[in-house]
Amino acid sequence: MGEGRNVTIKDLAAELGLSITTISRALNGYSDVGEKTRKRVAEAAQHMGYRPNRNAQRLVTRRTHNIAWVQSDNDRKFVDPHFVEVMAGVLRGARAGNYDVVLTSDTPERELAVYDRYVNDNSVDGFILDLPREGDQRISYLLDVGRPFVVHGRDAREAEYGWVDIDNYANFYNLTRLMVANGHRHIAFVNGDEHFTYALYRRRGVIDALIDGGLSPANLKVLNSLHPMGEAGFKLTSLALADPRVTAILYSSTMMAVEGHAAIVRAGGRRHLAIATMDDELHYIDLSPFAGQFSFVRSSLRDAGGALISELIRQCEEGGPGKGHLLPSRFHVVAGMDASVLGEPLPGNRR
Amino acid sequence: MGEGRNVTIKDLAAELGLSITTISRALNGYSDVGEKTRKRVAEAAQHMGYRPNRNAQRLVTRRTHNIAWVQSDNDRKFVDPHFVEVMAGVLRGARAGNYDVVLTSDTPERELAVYDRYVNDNSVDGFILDLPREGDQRISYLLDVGRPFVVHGRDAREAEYGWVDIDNYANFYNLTRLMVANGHRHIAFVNGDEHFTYALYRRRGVIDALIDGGLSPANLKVLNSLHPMGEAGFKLTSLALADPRVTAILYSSTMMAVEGHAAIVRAGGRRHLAIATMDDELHYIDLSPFAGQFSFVRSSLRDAGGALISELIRQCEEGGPGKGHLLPSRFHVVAGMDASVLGEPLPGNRR
DNA sequence: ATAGCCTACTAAAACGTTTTGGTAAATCTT
DNA sequence: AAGATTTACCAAAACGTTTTAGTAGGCTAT
Repeated sequence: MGEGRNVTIKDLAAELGLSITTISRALNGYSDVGEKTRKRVAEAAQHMGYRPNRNAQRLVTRRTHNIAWVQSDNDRKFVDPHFVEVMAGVLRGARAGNYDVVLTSDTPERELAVYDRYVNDNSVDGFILDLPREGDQRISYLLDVGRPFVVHGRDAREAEYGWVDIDNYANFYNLTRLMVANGHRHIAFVNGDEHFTYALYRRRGVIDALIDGGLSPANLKVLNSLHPMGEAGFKLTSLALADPRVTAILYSSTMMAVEGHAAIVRAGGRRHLAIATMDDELHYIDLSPFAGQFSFVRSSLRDAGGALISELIRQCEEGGPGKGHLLPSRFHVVAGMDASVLGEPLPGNRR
Repeated sequence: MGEGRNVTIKDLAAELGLSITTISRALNGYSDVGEKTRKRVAEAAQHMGYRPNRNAQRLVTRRTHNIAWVQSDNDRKFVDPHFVEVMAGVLRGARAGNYDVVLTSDTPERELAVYDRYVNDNSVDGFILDLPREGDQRISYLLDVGRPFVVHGRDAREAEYGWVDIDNYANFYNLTRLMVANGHRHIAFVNGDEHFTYALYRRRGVIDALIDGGLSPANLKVLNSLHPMGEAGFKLTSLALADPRVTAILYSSTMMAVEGHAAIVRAGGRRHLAIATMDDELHYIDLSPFAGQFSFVRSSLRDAGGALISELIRQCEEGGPGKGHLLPSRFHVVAGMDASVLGEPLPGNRR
């Protein structure tokens, strides 16, 4: 039962007949320690099982090597596979950079208080936020207190902080142009909750593509699901199919598309439907059964997680302002569609 | 830009003309502080925005109010909705008990080293483990170093540590007896990875029920999926259906059952199939479309998460040995089956 | 030979708490 | 009114590091 006191720097100093200063500096690679001494210290530390007390280090250095991820716990949002996928990437990067991730949830009303607590009690160096809204209060707060943070997604203030995002606007613009160019006149769009910027920007992309393609927004039927899970994909697709003119459905999430496909199969009525979706590479959703049936834009949420933690660690260690990182998306077009429209220049990063 | 030094206990002492001892003791509710003084201190702390430096507290008290959850990151395991569901319960309980959860992942080979690091650098008070194997090394290690921990699940050493579990053996014993009593002779069992005790115990329950029901283990076809996600439910069900004698399928996971149902529908061939499954109440899986079609045993993973963190906090604060907590499961039988067999006494907690 | 400069070390302060071992004054006993 | 007890406070040590501001002693350049 490892009950004995931990080995400290003092024990090492006593053992080797050196000062604790020298031990500390030897361990931390300072140049004013002799080569033989450094070796002796390293060896003694090794075989006496010395491990620095992180809390003592944190107290004096004011760096914790912890980052916080606060999830708002409104019963539905937390259990979102997209979140887990990003988290997996974050954790891997955190481990590589010798950081730990402190995960918390609280009710939406108390969420800001949690940030405030972490900011003031010195338990973390920085924050990761996801699913921003336009003018998101968490962003306002963290900009205000001037702590390192990085957002998965962005809002209109994107120049002021670090973020990682894909080009939601352009991706959905292109998917939609593709559909229009292939003759589809009535399109349904199963989107996420447009209170979140990612869904809002996607919708704008879709609308602009319709207009640029000579159609009117009235040709679009938008169906929003407030949560990416559950029966929504099935129900919203059934709703979309209720309009007999609809020949193309655009999905904001793979899960929705997969569930929607079940609705299409079950509806039976065989009109030619074009289906396109965002594919976030959820690790456990296998799209192979739909190979050749969907067009999609693919982007790895796990990579996004890695980019998030890298940017945050960079801010923590180098200081300086946050940077934005636009992650690439790969376009996959089903054989039956004409992709030549995609040769057009992207409409840039309009939102 | 909140760059100014944080308010410390010293600032409060100076402001109020008291010693830091008194401030500390006032804030921590000691009885040797006058009532008026306590009020003054509380008010000053409030409006000067005092927040204790957690790292200073941690250094001196040797309690961190952090608990660690180490996930082995083998690309597939992490992204498991079951995990997220449990985590949601844990986080809620942690917040309520004023604890933070440190989440880490590392490769299976380096997993033990991560525990060792946390044990030795004083960054956490205890650990949560999940998906134990028989003789699990993480359990051996933590028993050895004598740190608080709690396991979601258990192995043969269950008397020696704290855990939270359901009665996997009895639940699957009962589901199977129900099927046998309703005349099913050839049963397929889509189980998880039997390297994990939960799946192992479930299988034992199934086998014993077959024998007690007068059948032979040869009447059972076990199909294992090493991961609860992906296409496995579909494929394994198709495999089960390949044997024309099979009239009942038992699933170890809701997701498998739902995917399997798709396979059954697609196979078309209408033999009468009895389906029973474990339902872990995954928040985003809606079983209502299958109402009346499945029998199931229901148990809340989120509640399990709550029980895990409660038991762990209890260990950390009260000390003393870990306790086991057997969570209830609710049995739901489909109308078309005869449930009278369930009147029999449970076979207890054999494994 | 001596001023200056490296090299290799160190004592002490600091980080912000909690805890130990007090004490002086007020109140209670008798 | 003197001793005992209680109340309300405090100085200093401790937790385990890092950092600051040094200092001896050997070497180099003149």
